Amino acid sequence: MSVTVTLMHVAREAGVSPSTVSRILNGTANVTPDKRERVEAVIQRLNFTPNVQAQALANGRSFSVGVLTQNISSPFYGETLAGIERGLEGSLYYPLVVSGHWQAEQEQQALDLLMRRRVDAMIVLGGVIEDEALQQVAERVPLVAVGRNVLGLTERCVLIDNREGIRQVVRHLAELGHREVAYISGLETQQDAVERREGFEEAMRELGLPLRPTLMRRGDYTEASGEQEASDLLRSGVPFSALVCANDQMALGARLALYRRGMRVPEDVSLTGFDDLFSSRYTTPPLTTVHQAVNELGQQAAETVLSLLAGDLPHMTPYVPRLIVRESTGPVPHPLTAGGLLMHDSS
Amino acid sequence: MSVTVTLMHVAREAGVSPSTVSRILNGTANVTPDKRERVEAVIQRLNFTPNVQAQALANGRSFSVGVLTQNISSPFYGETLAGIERGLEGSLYYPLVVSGHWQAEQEQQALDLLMRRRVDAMIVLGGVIEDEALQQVAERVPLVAVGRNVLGLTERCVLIDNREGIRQVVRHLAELGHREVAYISGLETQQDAVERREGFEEAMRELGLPLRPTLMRRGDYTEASGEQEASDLLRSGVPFSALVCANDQMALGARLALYRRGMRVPEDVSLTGFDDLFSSRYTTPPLTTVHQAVNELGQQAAETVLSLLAGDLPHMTPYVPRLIVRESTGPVPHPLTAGGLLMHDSS
DNA sequence: CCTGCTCTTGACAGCGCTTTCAAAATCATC
DNA sequence: GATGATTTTGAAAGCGCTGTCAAGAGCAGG
Repeated sequence: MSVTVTLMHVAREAGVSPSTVSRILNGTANVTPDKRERVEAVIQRLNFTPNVQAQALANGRSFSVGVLTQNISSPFYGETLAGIERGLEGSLYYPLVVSGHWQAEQEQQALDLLMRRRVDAMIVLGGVIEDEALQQVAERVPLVAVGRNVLGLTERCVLIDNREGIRQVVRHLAELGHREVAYISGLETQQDAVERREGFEEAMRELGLPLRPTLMRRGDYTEASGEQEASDLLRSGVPFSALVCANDQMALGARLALYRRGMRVPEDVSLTGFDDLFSSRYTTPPLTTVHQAVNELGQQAAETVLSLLAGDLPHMTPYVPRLIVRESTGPVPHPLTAGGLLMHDSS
Repeated sequence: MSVTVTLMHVAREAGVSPSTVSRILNGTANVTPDKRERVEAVIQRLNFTPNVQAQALANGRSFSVGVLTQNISSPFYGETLAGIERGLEGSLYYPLVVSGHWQAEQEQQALDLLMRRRVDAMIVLGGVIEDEALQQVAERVPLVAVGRNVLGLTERCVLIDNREGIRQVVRHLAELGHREVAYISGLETQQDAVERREGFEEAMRELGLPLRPTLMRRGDYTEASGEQEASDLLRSGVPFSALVCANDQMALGARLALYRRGMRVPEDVSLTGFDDLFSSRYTTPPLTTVHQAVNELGQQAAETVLSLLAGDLPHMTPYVPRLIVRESTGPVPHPLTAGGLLMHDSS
């Protein structure tokens, strides 16, 4: 394609030295107004844009921050990325994002890729890669982790109190009179999935509700697994009046399973999620869930990284999730007759 | 942070010249096995990773392709991005993505940003920026547009036959006996929104169905607008038995409006979308929609870009969307009594 | 008009890598 | 073992920019 115009061309054309052009570009030093105008005119005319690679090489900073995400198309990570994008806006920094797909090997490759590109900082969203690999990265550039605790870097982790979030859900259900509540867990290779499940168990115990192994299911955070587990649950015939899902996506899947069995939400069973994805406002009925402000978390991470880059030592305020009661939860259907709340035919 | 190790360090440590190390890194030329081993050992030991910026500068290619998207957190663009990511996988290229948020100015800034980073190619997803700006970019690097036609670059556009997609929807509804069908259009500053609406109008005429202005609504592709327009529609009292939405997100919003009014889908009204977002499989009931293979479109765009970069002139197969019938559409409720299908109280 | 000061400017080295060119080493052949 | 062909190797230039340094220009004061 056409020849790219360099700072050199601009300098020649304007009759000044490259240094002068550089100075004008970066505002590094004073330049007499007439030269400045001359140069700026030439820049306009030639449509010159500085080569970021060369700038990076020359001054040792790439003005980019690496983002290791897991699945760019998941609504959860999508919103976080949008938050990061927003947090970086206005700064000179630009996010480079790579997906790890929850696979340690791919995550490692992603980190390598980003280090090769000499990102000035790194933001890590979840992931299953060992802490050690992240510590290694953190030795070279400032690192902030979101939704995951990294040993030795705890003060650089934007954490969510998953236990507290689930506890609020259980408390809400208990207040509505639910006792038999089922749970679909997330992929337990992920820290947060474990925390949420444990939080659920703790809360149930605290509130004196029965914790039945047959009502504890294990999904993988996807809609499909939510549907699968919910439908297994239904088929098992064990009665329950509320179903707590470890995230909104699984709740969505579970909702479909309930629909297929003709169960109404919340009249027959109450359903809850976790994350408060944007679209959870629009499910039928709108989903009761735990708000995570995913977007803000991303933004906070970006801002933290920026101040880290500016040399500050920012302090992270831990994020407290909050229950959003919508319309997928309601009072227990039948006034607690001994022996079972819901009877499912075995068809 | 710690000093970064350069190719120079490796060379010195291994007792060879920088050229040799470079040759080993890139497989550019033969190197005697013992030297190769020596160097590779040092690379391992020093944990050396080549600086991509420097490489880019030296050989004039950055091995990155720019992606101008609109809203990174929208499920639609998220899936497209995942497709692009996948299409680029295995190649040496890496996507740099920036969001334009459907604002010409921001899109221009995004393009500038990417050109500064000297991307080797560009993928444009939709957008409202003038064709001229894209033509200008296309003069410098190979460019592929998805879901948008760019004057003078049509052969580089991955297009979707929006008219045909909507026509299939209308035909499907007609076969089910629907006559009074309402339509919620997308943001008509976007090409595809116009095409879909026109396609709807054409199809209705072709099939001899009445085209009532009062049943034509104008949304903006968001869930909120879908809810708003559907609820206005309902409140207006004009009877209709089917509601066609220009995309899935608005259908989701409309679904909620129907739910609020106690209207069942599809028993009382049939509902359709467009895009076949992943989550549309999980709405209640699962949504009848037009499949766009957003993911594959992204992948195809990426592959096209790669062959363009390899110097080929790939030929683009235009994409034909296809109707996916799920459970949100059904036969007309009442057997067509004169004067109105549905009566809405004015409350 | 000269001295001493400050402000503006250009030459040049260098960022980390690739690649060309020619020298050095290796190999095959007579 | 000498010759030429071939392969391996290192020196050096250059990619496009920044930043240092010292020279040049501009100015105030004497």
